[in-house]
Amino acid sequence: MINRVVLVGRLTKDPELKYTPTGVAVANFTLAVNRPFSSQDGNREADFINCVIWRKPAENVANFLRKGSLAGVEGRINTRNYENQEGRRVYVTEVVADSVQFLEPRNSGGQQSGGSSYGEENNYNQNRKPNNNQNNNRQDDDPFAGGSQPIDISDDDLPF
Amino acid sequence: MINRVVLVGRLTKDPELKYTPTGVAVANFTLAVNRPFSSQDGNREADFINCVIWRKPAENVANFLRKGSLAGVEGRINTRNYENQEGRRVYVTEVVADSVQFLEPRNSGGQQSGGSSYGEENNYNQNRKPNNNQNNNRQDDDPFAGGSQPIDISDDDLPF
Amino acid sequence: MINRVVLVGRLTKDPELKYTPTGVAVANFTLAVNRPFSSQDGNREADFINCVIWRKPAENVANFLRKGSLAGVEGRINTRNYENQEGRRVYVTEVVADSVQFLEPRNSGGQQSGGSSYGEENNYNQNRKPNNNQNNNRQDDDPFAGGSQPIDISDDDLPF
Amino acid sequence: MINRVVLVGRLTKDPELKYTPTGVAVANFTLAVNRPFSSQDGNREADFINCVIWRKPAENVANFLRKGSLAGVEGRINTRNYENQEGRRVYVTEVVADSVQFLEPRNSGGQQSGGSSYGEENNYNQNRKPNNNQNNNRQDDDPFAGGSQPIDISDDDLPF
DNA sequence: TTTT
DNA sequence: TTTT
Repeated sequence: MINRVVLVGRLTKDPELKYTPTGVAVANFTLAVNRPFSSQDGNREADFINCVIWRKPAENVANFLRKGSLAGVEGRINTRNYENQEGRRVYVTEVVADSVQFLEPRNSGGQQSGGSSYGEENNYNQNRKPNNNQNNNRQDDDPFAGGSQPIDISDDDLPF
Repeated sequence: MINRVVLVGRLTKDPELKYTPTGVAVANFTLAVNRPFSSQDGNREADFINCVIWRKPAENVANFLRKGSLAGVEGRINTRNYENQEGRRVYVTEVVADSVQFLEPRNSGGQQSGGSSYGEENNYNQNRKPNNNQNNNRQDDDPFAGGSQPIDISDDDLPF
Repeated sequence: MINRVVLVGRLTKDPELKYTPTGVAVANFTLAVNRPFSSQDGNREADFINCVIWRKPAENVANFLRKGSLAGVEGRINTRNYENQEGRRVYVTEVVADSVQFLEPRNSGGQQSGGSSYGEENNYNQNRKPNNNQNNNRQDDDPFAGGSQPIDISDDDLPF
Repeated sequence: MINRVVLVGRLTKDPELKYTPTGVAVANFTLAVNRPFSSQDGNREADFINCVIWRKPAENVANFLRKGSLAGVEGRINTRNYENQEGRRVYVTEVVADSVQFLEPRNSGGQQSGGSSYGEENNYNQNRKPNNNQNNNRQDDDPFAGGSQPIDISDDDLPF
């Protein structure tokens, strides 16, 4: 039983960070991955793949990725289903990421034109927990501090 | 832009083989991939991943895999959407396989109890094209002929 | 920075289990992965890929895999180099496995004809530590106990 | 039998492009992939993974990648061996790429300081064939023409 | 023989 | 130094 996914693509929107009632961080984002071939009508298309990441790396994703950011994802395909408000069963297929790689140099990536993506009217970190982590894990507070290489925001620590 | 998936799991049902109006074979099947961890209520769960494969390998899948067969899949995640009969947009995420590996020795795999899966009342190959292929491609007519190793039913030939 | 490998193949020999001076288990094995195409002289060939796995899963590999066993590996490519006895630098490329999947039903896999592979004259577990694990990890003592599905012998616990 | 590799890293040197006696292009390059963890002595290390790519994409690699370029690779692990001049058998493990992704915006990637990497005194394309391709394949002559997304320089065409 |  |  093997279930392994590797993706490189761009975020279609700023990631959404939430916390479970017990305080576990979870971030959702969608990766647009351009197809390497054209459709019969001749234009290039993309797959839009929903991704989820938990715990500390979720906070890193929310802090360092924006709409348009180029990112790499390693994870597995997760399927689940639930009953919606009309009593209909909805089937969901998404990628649960183990780690996310930020593949752009700082101040370079994505659509941040006008800087609006970083504006305080932004809602991507609405219910953010105060960032009082003592940082004894693999990630730096500022993953850009260490040089100009892409950043590994993976994290296997259990912060809760 | 990278989009790569590798799965090993078991078919939840016999594969479904169809042909497009222009005669292109396409097979659909769902792979159950057991998760390597248990849910909070303590039982092992699985992901049920819809897969599609086209052309000659689709016919091989229909011929050599059954409900319960252990199979390996290499492919990419494909997303698409369509409007259903109620006018609602339905979003689909599935794996488009480049190749499928049959990971069981002949006469060993899956649920073939009573042999019913191979019975002629079976509908898995209902609208089969006559198998008049001259077979100058990488797959043997009988992939089991060559020994007892797992069978590669991948195919990059363009039969149409 | 992404480095991900997925392999399914057969062990060319019984795995070799060793322990570091500090008592950490490490198993080495080679996976023969048949190529999906033939060479110009018409015969099928294989890649022989050296794999390493650490800690508890190393012991599981030594216990449950044999020459000829069909196994799945997830891991990363590791490169290292050392100076050999003639003072020459030797470059090594191998796969460090995060997890290994046993893809054969019990009593079915590999070449165990004559049962010799399990005999006490075997040397695959020569310097085995006594198996006094209290087993509070994800793997059962008997991974076959749970049914007939392939076994996940991955392990993220830190046993030391 | 599955053998799948996905890498994202930086070229340690300009790629080397050669042609076989029958005129088939082949490029070699090494990818440095930084490890997501530190060694016991506290510094970050990398794996240096030798890669090979054939035919048209080999020419694209030679044209668009340089020392320091960030690239994604999909492929398989290949093992081979040969006898060296001292009559000793040498074992080689490398990645044969199906496709390579250029992950940097134009005029941004790698070490091209002084533009010297593109200078005509460069030797990375010494025995280049004249680039008289009629280009009816998936790649544009100028992969940068189509916008600012990463470039897929994969190619399954058989140019010979 | 290594990249940022 | 290779598996089925």
